[in-house]
Amino acid sequence: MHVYIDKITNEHVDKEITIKGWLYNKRSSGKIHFLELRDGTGLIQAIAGITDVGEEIFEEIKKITQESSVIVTGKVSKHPKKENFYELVATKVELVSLAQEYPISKKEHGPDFLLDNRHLWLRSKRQMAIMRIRHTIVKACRDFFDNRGYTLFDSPILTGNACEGTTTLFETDYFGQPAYLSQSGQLYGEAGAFALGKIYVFGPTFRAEKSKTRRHLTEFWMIEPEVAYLELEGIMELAEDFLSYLVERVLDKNKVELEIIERDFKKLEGIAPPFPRISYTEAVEILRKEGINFEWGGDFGAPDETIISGKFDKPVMVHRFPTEIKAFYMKRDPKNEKVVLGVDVLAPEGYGEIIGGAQREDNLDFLLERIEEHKLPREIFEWYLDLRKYGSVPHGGFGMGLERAVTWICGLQHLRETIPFPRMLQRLYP
RNA sequence: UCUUCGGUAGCUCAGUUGGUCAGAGCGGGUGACUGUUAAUCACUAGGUCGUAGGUUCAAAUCCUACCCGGAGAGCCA
Repeated sequence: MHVYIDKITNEHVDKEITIKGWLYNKRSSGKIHFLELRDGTGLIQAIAGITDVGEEIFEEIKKITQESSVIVTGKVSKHPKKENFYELVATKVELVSLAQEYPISKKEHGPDFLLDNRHLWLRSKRQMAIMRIRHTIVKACRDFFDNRGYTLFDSPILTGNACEGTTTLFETDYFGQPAYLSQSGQLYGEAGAFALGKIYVFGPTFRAEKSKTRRHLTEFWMIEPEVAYLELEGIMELAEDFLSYLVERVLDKNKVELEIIERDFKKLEGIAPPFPRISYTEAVEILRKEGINFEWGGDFGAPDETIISGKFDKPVMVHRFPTEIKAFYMKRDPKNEKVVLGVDVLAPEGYGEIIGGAQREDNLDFLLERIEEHKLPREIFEWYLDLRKYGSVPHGGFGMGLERAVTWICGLQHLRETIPFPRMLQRLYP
């Protein structure tokens, strides 16, 4: 009977089962082989003693290389040394395909080599754990919004306009006219919110910035809720509820994986609303108290963000940024024209910005003014301006970089480990 | 684009003031071992020292240029 490793329970003890998978590692000791098997759901050690399998099979096992695909049948027993661990006393070992010399050894490798072999690196314990946590987070993102009555609203990936006009986009040819890969689904999301009330966009986004840091990918996934009649306070409440929910779900589903990647999950256990809220101006004061000569009006660099977020053990929400440094669509604060009703959420432990959000400019004339200030071509925004002509309402939302959230929750050093095949400045392979 | 660090065996790296400096561990191969957990032990095969010039009696080592990569800045999620 074929059983997946993670489904083995006490009920299987002393019963014969079959595992279909790959040889993860092998240790031999004269007349006994220890075969560490993986099948995608977990790892189990099979024992093949010469007296159990016979001399012929025993000799065959000697030849099986790391990552060869195998089907192993045997009787389930409890591990003699470890509690809650099962073993398989093998009776039959069938070789499906003998693997050639496997490039990834048990010792350490450099990042470049591992990324060249990403298609194989994904088979390692650590990478499998990260992929499972990523999956939990993606599922939690969807569940969070689905449970609150949001509608999934897919924005186009090919667009004719450079959305925010700030970042560099990937250009492609669209039947003779230039088209760009989407850098954000937000503007389309606003149209969705005016139709469906509460929506979220969840898809890949593309940025052709020549960013060579461990916080950047050229292709990454972003989840962007957009809500009609939601103002800045509500956006911040939504963001803190959302992030708390993601953390809670990972703590609930992935304790084993967090242990594999050696995440100190005590640092995650306190993540719950309310999150601290500080204004941009207050953040500048924090920097100045630290002796940094920071002028009001500038944007925070990564080291600045680390200092600010270091003051809190929860994500901190920095709101009301200077108008000049933020995108054209952000609504100016009616009480202070110099700032916009935007918010950045900075993750703890120096992980930086994981969410950027704002209340949107809902007044047609003000929006036109801002488009002019930013020297953006009005024509391509006509449809967007229509939203302000036909029943405009206060509204807003935010975008969360999925990989940045995974990086923070997993406590990783590199964003590139959080996506199956990372796309970076120097990496399009594999 | 700028700053900075690096490129030596399949992989991770060591290599001192230029002179037995072509090395180790892992992985591969051969052998030993019935409770191993990156198993261990013995033996063994692997290299145009990123590329091209230059200095020198002598270059992995010093100089110049170039190529490739990492980290960071800017920009952002």
